[in-house]
Amino acid sequence: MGKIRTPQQKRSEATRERIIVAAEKLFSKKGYYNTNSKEIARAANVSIGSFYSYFKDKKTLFIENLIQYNQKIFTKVLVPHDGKLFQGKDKQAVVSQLISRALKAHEYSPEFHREASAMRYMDADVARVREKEEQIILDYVIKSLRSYDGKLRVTDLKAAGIIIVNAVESVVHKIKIDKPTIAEDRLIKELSEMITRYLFT
Amino acid sequence: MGKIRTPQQKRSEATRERIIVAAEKLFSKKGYYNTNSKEIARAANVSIGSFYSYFKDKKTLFIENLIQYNQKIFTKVLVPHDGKLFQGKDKQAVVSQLISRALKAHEYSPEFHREASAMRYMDADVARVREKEEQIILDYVIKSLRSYDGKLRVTDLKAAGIIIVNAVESVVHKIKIDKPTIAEDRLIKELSEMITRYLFT
DNA sequence: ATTATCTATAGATCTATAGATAATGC
DNA sequence: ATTATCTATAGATCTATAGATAATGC
Repeated sequence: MGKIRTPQQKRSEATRERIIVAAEKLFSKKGYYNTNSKEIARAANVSIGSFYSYFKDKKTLFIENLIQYNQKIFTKVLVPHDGKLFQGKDKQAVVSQLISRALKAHEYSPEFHREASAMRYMDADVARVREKEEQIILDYVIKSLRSYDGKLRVTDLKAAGIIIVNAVESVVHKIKIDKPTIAEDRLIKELSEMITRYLFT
Repeated sequence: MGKIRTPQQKRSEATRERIIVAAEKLFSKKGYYNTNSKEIARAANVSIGSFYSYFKDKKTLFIENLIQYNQKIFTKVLVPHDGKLFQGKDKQAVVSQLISRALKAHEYSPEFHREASAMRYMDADVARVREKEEQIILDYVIKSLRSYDGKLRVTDLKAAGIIIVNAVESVVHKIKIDKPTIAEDRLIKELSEMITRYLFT
């Protein structure tokens, strides 16, 4: 019977990677449910037999895609800024940095982001991966809020963190994925005013 | 060839309706992609042949489900309140009514709402239906904002409308669909403070 | 006579494996 | 010898229709 194999040789590692890359492309372009294993294998220049020797099924592969995607976003959005979500103490700067980080996160691969947004509601395992990721972001935001202690108007920092992360996420999502007809900067301006007035005295 | 039929007799109308009801239940419970036409027919106590004489395919049926769902929400959330989104002139009342309407909309069928949230990212036709619905809500909100003219702190009402509708939607969504561990009233309290501080002087 | 429903099924599609063949590196 | 890859295919599942049978109501 066909157990899942872990690559031992270099070419094998490359094959597995090709499958992952091809899958992410197809999932982004055609959607998870409109993509099948055969198609992924072909796009990766790999036989269907090889596909199933590295991945139990399509879902396992998607989850791996999502985890890798999250890691890349994390690296791209946090690491270049010293591992900090905000820098400086100016209250305007904090809010604008929070928003620009979110915009940056969406720019990496809006199509995969869109598909992941859908999958999170369609599969409990995907939901869990996403939840974990969101918790990490939330912890960063709450920790950052604490450093503004005296200047804050809000007191329930945990609830406040959730509210602002959600507000930012949803507006950035709208801009990058729904592509509304209204100009991006008008939305960003209002979003940042809403958050500033809410958080600070 | 099998053209789609429009019911002429009463029993036929009932059959078509049974299919719609069965489909909504299955889509809500198992998800769109994990439900097939055979299953829907069986749950509706109808043969597969009848299914295809009333619906071109599964997607057409889902779209019909979604349109009916939107209408029900609309009836349930707006009609009982005189067709107005807000009543009274108190600024606190406006915000709390906006939020309670959104909560009510999600309570009708959180499971179908969840599935529709996913489908909106997976299918362009579903996205269009949803967009239209959102535009209607947005127009209501913007119109309502105008009636508070002198008291408003915001000036770009269109952008402001989008921002607050999004903020409310996303937090209510989180509460009703993601079911976070934090208490609902803490989130509602912060959400309503954020919007109040943003909108009013 | 018209409308509605059902049965039976062709054919498309997709998953997942067994077993054969080929490449790698000790 | 071990690891990797490929071919071929069984069998599950799903869509969509043709054509037969049944119910309705003029």
